[in-house]
Parts: sequence; structure tokens; C-alpha cells
Amino acid sequence: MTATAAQRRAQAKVEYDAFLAVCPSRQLLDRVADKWVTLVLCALGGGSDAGYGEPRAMRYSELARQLAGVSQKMLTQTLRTLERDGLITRTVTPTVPVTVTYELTELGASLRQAVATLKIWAQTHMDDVLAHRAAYDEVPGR
Amino acid sequence: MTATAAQRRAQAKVEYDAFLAVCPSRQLLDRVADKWVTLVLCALGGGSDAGYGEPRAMRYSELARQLAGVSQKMLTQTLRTLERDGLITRTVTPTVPVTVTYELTELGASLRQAVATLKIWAQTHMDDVLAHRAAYDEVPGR
DNA sequence: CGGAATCCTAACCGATACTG
DNA sequence: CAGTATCGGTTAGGATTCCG
Repeated sequence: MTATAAQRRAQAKVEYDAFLAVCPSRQLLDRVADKWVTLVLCALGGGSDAGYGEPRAMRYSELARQLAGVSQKMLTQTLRTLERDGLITRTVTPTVPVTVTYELTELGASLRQAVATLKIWAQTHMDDVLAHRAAYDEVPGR
Repeated sequence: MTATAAQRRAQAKVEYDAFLAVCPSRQLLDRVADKWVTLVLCALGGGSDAGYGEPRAMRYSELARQLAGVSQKMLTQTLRTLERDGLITRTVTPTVPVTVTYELTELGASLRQAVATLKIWAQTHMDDVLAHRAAYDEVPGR
């Protein structure tokens, strides 16, 4: 007996998943998708979400203060993955107590620029989206 | 007794969370973050992840076939939120059995363009990222 | 100060079954 | 064909505690 329809579908799914796993866009999106990734990028980029300054190095505790909502677990985790991906650098200065600073790499800065274009879109069109959303929610039967 | 340090931190967190909740960039990112949102946008945009065609209407089952990994629950859910946000339209044709087609709106098409810039970045820099990642993983003690 | 390790809950999501 | 409804497993992520 040859493959059933269900088996063929399962196979297609596996292949598609494998494709997505190595798709560069997908990998990037998975990074950017993370709430704290973009916020850290922003903070190190020298601006809060509005307004831009010069990129600058920040200490762990500075970041924790600026991103008020983050747990230290998520902050550490986020910083690790960003370091691993070469988007930021981690510098340990052996003072007492120890001082750790984080800074955008060139690669990280360029990613921040790319993400900024999404921000532009958001500022231009997000009120449209919200209007549609409100209109949609007006209709009772759904 | 006035507010403790812990209380002040908690307060800051609440305010920051509230800020993020209404931040347009954040709201957009939360949408784009969704794995299937970008893939549906892409499919309706007429291209798989590589290559572009003309935007075109697609039926529910066509989408399900092209996005091989998606469960019908996630597909429906994704389509609903996109429709709610005015990014796609849903058209029901009362044939027997019923035919439903989805199509990008102008707004949706423009978002797809914006996301495409991220794709450019990915194609340009993602191998750098992967190289950093591999180098980082080489070092045993972490 | 800058973490690492542990526990625990909320949500997400897939699989399955049923419907107009 | 194009969904809706329900159940259950997985897991992301917060709170807490401890360490160099």
C-alpha cells in the first residue's frame, strides 16, 4: 500500500518546517519577534522608542532600569542571545564589584536601522489599523 | 512611611507596561512577531518567501496547502486577526459548497513591503549572524 | 553588581471531533 | 469547503532564592 493522503500531508509539513528552519527571513523574524530584543536594541541605540541619540554603552543595571518591565531572567537571556548573534558586545571590567557593559556592534546598529523602517510604518499606518479594529468590533455577531 | 524602593520599582513597571501597550511600534511588532502572520502576508502577496509575483486572492484551502505546517486553528485565527486589522479582506461566495477567498488590502500590501526590508537585511547579514553564533558556540565553557 | 538555578503558572498551540 | 469547539501537552516567562 502506498502513502495515504494523511501521510503525504505529514511529509509536506515536515519539509516545509525544515525549509522554514533554515530560511534567513524566518530566523531573523524569530529574533525580532522577541519583545525584549527590539527594546534592548533601542535602548543601546541611544533612544527610547521616540527620538534618537548616539549609540552608547550601558551597564546591566542601567538597562534593567530603563526597560522597567523586564525580569532579570529575560534581560540576561536576551543579552546572551544578542551577544551570541554578534549584535552586541559584552565587556567585563574587573572592578569590585564587577562592572559589565553592553554595546551595539556595527551589525546590531544596522539591524536597528532595519527595524526602524517598521517603526515608520507603524507610526504612519497604525491608526488605520486601530480604526479597522474598532469598526470590526462594532459588529455584534462576532 | 513613604513608598519603598520595591514599590517604586513596581510602579515604574506598571507605567512602562502601560506605555508599551499603546506604543504603535510595539503593537505592530506584536503582530509581525506571529509566525503565521508574515507567512500569510507573503502567500497572499503572490510570492513564497523567495521571489515576487502579483498579489492575488486565495481560497482558504489554497492557503492551508501552501503553508503546509499550519494547523487549521492557527490559520483561521491568523486570518481573523488580519481581517480585523484591515490587512486582508474576506469574501464569501455562496456557492455549494461555499467558497471563501482572502486578499490583501492596500494596507496589507504596504505592510508586506515594510516587512520586505527586514528580509533584505536577513539576506544580507544573516550569514554574519550565523558565523558569530557558530564562533560563540565553539567556546566550551558556556 | 551581575548573574545562575529552581520552581511554578498562564498562554499558546496542535490534535481531534463535530457542523452548516 | 470552511470553519467552530473542546481538550490536553508544551513551554515561555515571572517570582524567588542563592552565588562569585
